[in-house]
Amino acid sequence: MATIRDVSKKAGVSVATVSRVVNSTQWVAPETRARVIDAMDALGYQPNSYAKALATNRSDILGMVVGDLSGPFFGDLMGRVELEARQQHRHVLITSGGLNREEELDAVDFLLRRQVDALILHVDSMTDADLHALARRTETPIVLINRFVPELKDQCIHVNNELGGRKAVDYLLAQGHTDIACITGPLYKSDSRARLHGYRQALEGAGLTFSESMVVEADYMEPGGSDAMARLLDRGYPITAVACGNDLMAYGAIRLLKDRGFSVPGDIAVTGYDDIVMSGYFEPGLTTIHVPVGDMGTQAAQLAVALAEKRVPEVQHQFNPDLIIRDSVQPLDTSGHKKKIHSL
Amino acid sequence: MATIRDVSKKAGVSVATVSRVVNSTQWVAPETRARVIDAMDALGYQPNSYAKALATNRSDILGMVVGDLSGPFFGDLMGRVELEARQQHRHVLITSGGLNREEELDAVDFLLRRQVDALILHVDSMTDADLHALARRTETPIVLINRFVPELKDQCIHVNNELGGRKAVDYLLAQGHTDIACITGPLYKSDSRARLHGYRQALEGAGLTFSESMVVEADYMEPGGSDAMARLLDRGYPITAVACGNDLMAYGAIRLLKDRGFSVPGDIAVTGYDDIVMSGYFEPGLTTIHVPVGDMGTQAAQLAVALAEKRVPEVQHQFNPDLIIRDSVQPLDTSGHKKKIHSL
DNA sequence: TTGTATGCGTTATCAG
DNA sequence: CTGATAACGCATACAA
Repeated sequence: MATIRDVSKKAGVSVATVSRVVNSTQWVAPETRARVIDAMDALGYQPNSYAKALATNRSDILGMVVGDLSGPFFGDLMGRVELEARQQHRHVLITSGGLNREEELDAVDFLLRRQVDALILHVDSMTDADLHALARRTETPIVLINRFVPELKDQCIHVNNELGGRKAVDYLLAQGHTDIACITGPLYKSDSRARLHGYRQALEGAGLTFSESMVVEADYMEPGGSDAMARLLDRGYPITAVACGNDLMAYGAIRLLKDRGFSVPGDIAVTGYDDIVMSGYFEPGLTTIHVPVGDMGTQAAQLAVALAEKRVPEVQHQFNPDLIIRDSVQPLDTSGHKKKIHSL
Repeated sequence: MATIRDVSKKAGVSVATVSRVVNSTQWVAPETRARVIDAMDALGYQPNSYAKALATNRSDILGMVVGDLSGPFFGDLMGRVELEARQQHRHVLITSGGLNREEELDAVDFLLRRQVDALILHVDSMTDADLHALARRTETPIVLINRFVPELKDQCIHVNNELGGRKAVDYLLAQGHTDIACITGPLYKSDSRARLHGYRQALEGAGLTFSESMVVEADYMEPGGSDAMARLLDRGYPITAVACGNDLMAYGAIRLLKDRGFSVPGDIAVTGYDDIVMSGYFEPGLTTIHVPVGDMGTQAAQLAVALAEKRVPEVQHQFNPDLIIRDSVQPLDTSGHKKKIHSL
């Protein structure tokens, strides 16, 4: 490996001059510059990234931790983060946090020890307090994806979950449904609460009363969605539609509904949330809320490098989700021959 | 940030001693060792990774390039690569290659300039010659996933695609089908050719004759699968089953079949290849060939660090795919009232 | 068992 | 516009 010194000798200049032409950080006379460039590609010179990092105290590496790499939409997220990073001549070091708080904390430490220039976090289990503590413990800039922590609001790239919840239920209402149940994610998570709140707002906005008996809490997983749906049915209240906190739970709910002999959307309409790829292939095509994860990834990467360079960032912090209409919702059939679901 | 020098002063020893206890590379007297450790966590000492990398000429970073981060099964792959890397105290720097050769080459260069300890490549478009040239151009160890290049065979983690193709068709044969068509991926790719070869072997193994007129080449994409299916039908030969080169093309084929009024698997059986997550949700559930991408990721990571440490690696190079039976194949109905498909 | 001194390849500060 | 040289923080050969 040729070093900067080799180049300087070959070009008959000092290492400082070589450094200057490499980084174009100062003016260099055209002819010496040319000599240096010739020497560089004669030797196939590549600057040593370790030495550079040591001298400048920055590595051009962004650290990223995500809850679960093999999950359904992290691909989109990371793909876009990486793309943006590359365009800004940065690299991304990836770590999967696993599911629990300890693993997420470990992942963060792992990256911090590595002295990344900035941290992009997509974490579920770390608490707001953890995040807050982390932010004041380290100098490293931190960007939070899909999360809103008030004290760190300038570092958050998040989505309006309340609006998303509302959009789904508004659509159900527009189709004539009024007996609308809700399957939420774990309510200790703020996004679950926000989506539920959107559900309630939509209901009340339509002059209906919100009732605890129509909502059940689950775990964002498919079997959990089935269980929740079963509990809902067993309560015996009439239901013509169910708004689910994410797509996976919607799959579970639909599966159980089919098992019990209901048709979806014929007897009961179901909506999801997230619009993961599978939802377009699911039968029936799932009507759901699309979250622009890709765009959020791009913004997160931009914010991260801006922060790393101590620039004032110009980024979009909040994104709006969109309703994706497919086949799992039908206008309410008011002709009267509707199956009375609580009689099963 | 406390440096090794700060620690040495506080503990009243030399920097060399501190280095020795940090890396446990030599014996240190228990009491001095204790003093050093106390000093370390009194100061919250963290070794500087850049300096360490510069001095040792290794970064403990594995570089990885994948064709498309947001694709369906890269999540599983990367998740496992990252997990294994972390367990071996390595990090992974990820780059997505995009779809064409130039981007893949760029991605590799990007990582090479970074001086990663090893490279894990999951690339489609780079040619065998590119890979071969790359291997002799750089000192950096290279591991190839899902690819077999004879000259680099000890660095390949691949799957037996011929066997996979054979398993799918053997199953179709066992269900009584004999008029079996095949939709392949681009035949310039060796895995497409291998799967096709498996198809042919199975046919001939059953005493049937292979015919060009029953195979059509497509592009591994869903619309391509539809087009290919249409071409196949338009040729007018009788067909009761179709073996597709991947799941996406199977989706496309099934969609077209449904559009033309056929039932799957009632009229025509379809198999896929890859077993991406969606296939379990697809309607009908897709019978397909499962490729153990996760396990391959683990092996690739192990191989990469072994190579980086100049150890003789003990890894499994070839993996066998498995048949996953779901609902898109039915035993051939020989009762005679079968729809004559070429009459449409 | 421990300490000293040098090198790793750059950047950046100061002179010239 | 260019050159000399001191950091940067750690590992390691060589001494003690």
